[in-house]
Amino acid sequence: MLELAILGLLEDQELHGYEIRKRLRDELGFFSNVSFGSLYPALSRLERSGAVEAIDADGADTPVPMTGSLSGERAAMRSTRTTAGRGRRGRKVYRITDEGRRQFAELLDREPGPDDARSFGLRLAFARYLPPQARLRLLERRRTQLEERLRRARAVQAGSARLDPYTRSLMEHTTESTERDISWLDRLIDAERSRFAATPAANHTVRAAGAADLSAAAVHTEGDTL
Amino acid sequence: MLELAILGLLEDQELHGYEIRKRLRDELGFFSNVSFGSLYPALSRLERSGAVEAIDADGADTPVPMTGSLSGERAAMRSTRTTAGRGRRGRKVYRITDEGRRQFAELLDREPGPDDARSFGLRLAFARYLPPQARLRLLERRRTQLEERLRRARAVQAGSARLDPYTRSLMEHTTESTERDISWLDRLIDAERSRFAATPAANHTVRAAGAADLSAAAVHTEGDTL
DNA sequence: GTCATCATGTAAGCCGTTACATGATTGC
DNA sequence: GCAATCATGTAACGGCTTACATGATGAC
Repeated sequence: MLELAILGLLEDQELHGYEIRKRLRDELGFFSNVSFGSLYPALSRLERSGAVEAIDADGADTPVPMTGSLSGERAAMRSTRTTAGRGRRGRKVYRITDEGRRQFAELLDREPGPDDARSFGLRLAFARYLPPQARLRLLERRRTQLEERLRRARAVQAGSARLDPYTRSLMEHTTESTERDISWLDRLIDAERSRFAATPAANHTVRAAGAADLSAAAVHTEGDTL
Repeated sequence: MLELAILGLLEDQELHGYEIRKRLRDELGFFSNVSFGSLYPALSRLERSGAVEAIDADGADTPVPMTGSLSGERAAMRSTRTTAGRGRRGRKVYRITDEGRRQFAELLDREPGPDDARSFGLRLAFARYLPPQARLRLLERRRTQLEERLRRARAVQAGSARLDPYTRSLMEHTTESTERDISWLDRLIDAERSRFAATPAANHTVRAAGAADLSAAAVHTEGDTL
C-alpha cells in the first residue's frame, strides 16, 4: 500500500523521501503521518527492485512538469532555488523507472485483498492512471463490498432487537453513511459510463439514456489529465 | 484493541474463543473476521495476566444472564443443551475476573493514541460500561479530532486548486461524511449532557436549556443497561 | 554559534494476518 | 463412516509504529 502511494506520487514528479511524506499527509490524506521508519525502508525496497532510481540532486534533468498542484509548484520552485545554489547534499531524490510504472499499474489494478476504505481511497486518488475499464471495475468492486456490508448490518439490526443504545446509534449511523457512500459511488459509476458512451470504444453496453442528469455528478470533468 | 473487545464481550457473559470470534464479526462488526492466529494468543495472554479464567465447561456456574441479544440467548440455549449432554470437551470457556474488569475499565478509558474510527467505534459500543464523565470525554475527544481533520482537509481544498477530479470528488465526499459524523456526535453529546442535567450529580455545567429537541437524539433511551 | 527544521536512516516491537496442523461433534 | 462444521492452537511473516541515532542547512 505504501509502495503504491509512493509510486503514484513519483508518477507525477521526482521527489525525495521527506517531501513524499508531506505529500502523503497533505495531499492524499492517507497515512496521516507515515513514519520514516516505514517510508525509507519502502524506498530502499523500491530502489532494489528497480522501480525507482535515485538521482543525485542537480537540476540537469529535473523537468519541473506543470502537472502538479500549487504546493507542487512551490516544491518545484524550492528545488530550482537549490539547483542554483549547491546540490543540497544529503537529499536523495527519486525518479520512477519504466519498471516502476509497470509495477505501479499492476499494484493499482490487481485485486486488493481487503479492499478497505483506505485502500480504495488511495486507488481512487490514482484512478486517472487507470484505463477506463479498470476504473469502472474499481468502483463497482467497492460498491459490491459496501452493498454486502449493508446487507449484513441490516440482518443484525433485524435479528437481535435488544442492542444497547450506543451500539445501536453507532450501527444506525454507520448504515446511513454506507448508504451515502453507495449513492456517491453510483454517481461516479454513472459518470464513468457516460464517458464510455461518449468514446466510441470497444464497449457495447452503451446505456445511451441516463446521461442527462450527469451535470450534477461528483466527478467534475473540467479537471485536467482526463 | 482486540483484548479490549474480548474483555468487553466477556463482561456480558462467559464465552469460548470460537464464539467470541462470531460475536466480534456479527455483533460488533469490527474485526470483520478476526483470525484465530490473533484471537487465541490474545486469550492466552489475558489468561496469563489473570484477566480471564478458563472454566471447564459444565453448566454448574453458567448464569445465562438476560442481558444479551437474541443471538446471545440462542448461544445460551446451545450451551444449556450441551450441559444436559456431556461437557463438550475441547471447548474452553472463559470468564472475566475482577482483575479483568479492572483492566477493561482502564483500557476503555485511557487515552487511545490514534483514536481512529475503529478504536472509537469499539469504545462507543462499550460506552455503557463507562462512567458518564468518561463517556462524555470519549465523545468530545472524537469530536475534536474530526473537527481537526476537517480543518486540515479544507485547508488543502482551498490551498491547491488543481486536484484531479477523482481525488477532488473523494475529498469532497470525505469532508461531507466528516461533517455528518460531527453532527451525529453533537446529538450524542447533547443527549449525554441532558442526562447529566437530569441526574443531580457533582456536575455544575448544567446547560438547563437545549434539552427540548432531544426526542430526536440518536441515543434511544428506551434501551436497557442505562 | 546555536536552534529549528530538513533529511536520512536503523532497531525493536506491536498487532494483526495467512497458512498450517490437529482433533472433536454433529448430521446424514 | 464420512463430510461439514466446530474448536483450538502454532509458525512465519507483513506492514506499520515508536524510539533512537546522525548529520546538513538556514535563520537569526
